[in-house]
Amino acid sequence: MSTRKRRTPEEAREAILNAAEIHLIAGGSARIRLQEVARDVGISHPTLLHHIGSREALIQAVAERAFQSIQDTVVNAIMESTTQQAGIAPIIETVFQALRETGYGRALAWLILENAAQPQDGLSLSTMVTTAHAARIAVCERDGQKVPEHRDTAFAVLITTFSLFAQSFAGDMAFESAGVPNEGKAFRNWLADLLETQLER
Amino acid sequence: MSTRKRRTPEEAREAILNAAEIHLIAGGSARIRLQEVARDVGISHPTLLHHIGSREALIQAVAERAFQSIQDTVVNAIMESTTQQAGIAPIIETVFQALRETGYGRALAWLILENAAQPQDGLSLSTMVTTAHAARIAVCERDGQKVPEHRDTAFAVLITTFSLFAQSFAGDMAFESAGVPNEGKAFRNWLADLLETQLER
DNA sequence: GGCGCTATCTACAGTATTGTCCATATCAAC
DNA sequence: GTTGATATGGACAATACTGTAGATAGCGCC
Repeated sequence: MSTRKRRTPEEAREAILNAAEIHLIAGGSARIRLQEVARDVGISHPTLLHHIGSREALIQAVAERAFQSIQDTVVNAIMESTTQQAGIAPIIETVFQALRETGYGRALAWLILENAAQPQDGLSLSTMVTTAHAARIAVCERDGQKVPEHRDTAFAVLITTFSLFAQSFAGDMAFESAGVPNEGKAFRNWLADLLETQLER
Repeated sequence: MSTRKRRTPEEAREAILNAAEIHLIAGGSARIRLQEVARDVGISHPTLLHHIGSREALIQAVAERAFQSIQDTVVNAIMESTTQQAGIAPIIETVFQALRETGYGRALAWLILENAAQPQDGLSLSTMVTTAHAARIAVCERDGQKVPEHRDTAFAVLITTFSLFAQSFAGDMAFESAGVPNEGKAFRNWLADLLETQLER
């Protein structure tokens, strides 16, 4: 047979992690099967093991890469929206899409439940808090208002994180259960308004 | 051997579901092992199968019971706090404890990710929305304010749900990542204040 | 006490999954 | 073209888990 396709270790590793990530998002690390991942890539599972080492190493690698992707994607989304100076709503919308469309919201939920996530993984919320708080202080000083508490900004970031995170994987169910199906985007706009009025106080 | 302990089918089923629920909360339905559950109960796994039928039936039963428990616990928590007329904060605190201490927040997260949850399961948010909206209307009419939109109340219930739900299993990580560890209770009080000022508008 | 029902257990079959061994194919270097 | 390094896969070992079969023991009922 001349149907063997020889890849570089980097190519193979990349393809394997890409395939494994799909399974991670769909069913968590518990449902990652070496044979399935290998089949998706188009290789045999001994070849997968040759490149990755073990199932545990695969899960570790795909989790680490997922954390990095989440952080990169979200930070990038925030950066892009922030430079446009268009308020909170676009930032919220972009971050939500980053969590939802890519499946990284689900992936993060799986990893947190599996205790595979550490506080320094995922999104480092403290940098977001610091950035947001600096912006608030600038606005307040310009308008001559008193400087807000740091903790207040942290809580605003947290309620946003919780809302977007939960909505990214439980949103459809929640909105339907609440009797307001397909109002996800309206909710996010409502959340942005809430934050703006709250943060101005 | 005279060490066999004969149970009624109801006792056995109850004990089995109790043990399985612990595994569900800890690792999701994927990590429910018949042998482990049986060992926890103090029976052999064929005995477990005799009572439950199959692994699939066990997962189905424990999921259904968990949904019912979640609903009962949360509804009960809301009822108890509501009758005391002490504002939103106690309700939020009680519901959060109902999700956190029992592990039902984690269980719900697992089941949602596993697509085992339907909108009519879990908490039926629409009844909460209806109840909350009726209360709001009463307050507004008494004070001569204009009646708030129903959707506004729904969104308030949803942001509360998202925040408490996410905090119940991802809270420790999130608060630490944000640089405000151990401020969960303060956050919930802040959330209650936010809702009260928001709902009065 | 004897009997029937069934909850219970031991042993085992069947299947799925991970990991190993070793031969083979592929490609770069010379 | 030859050679060396290694990516690849088929076959197999080892383990874990679900489900089945048949025997046994506990308990209510007569």
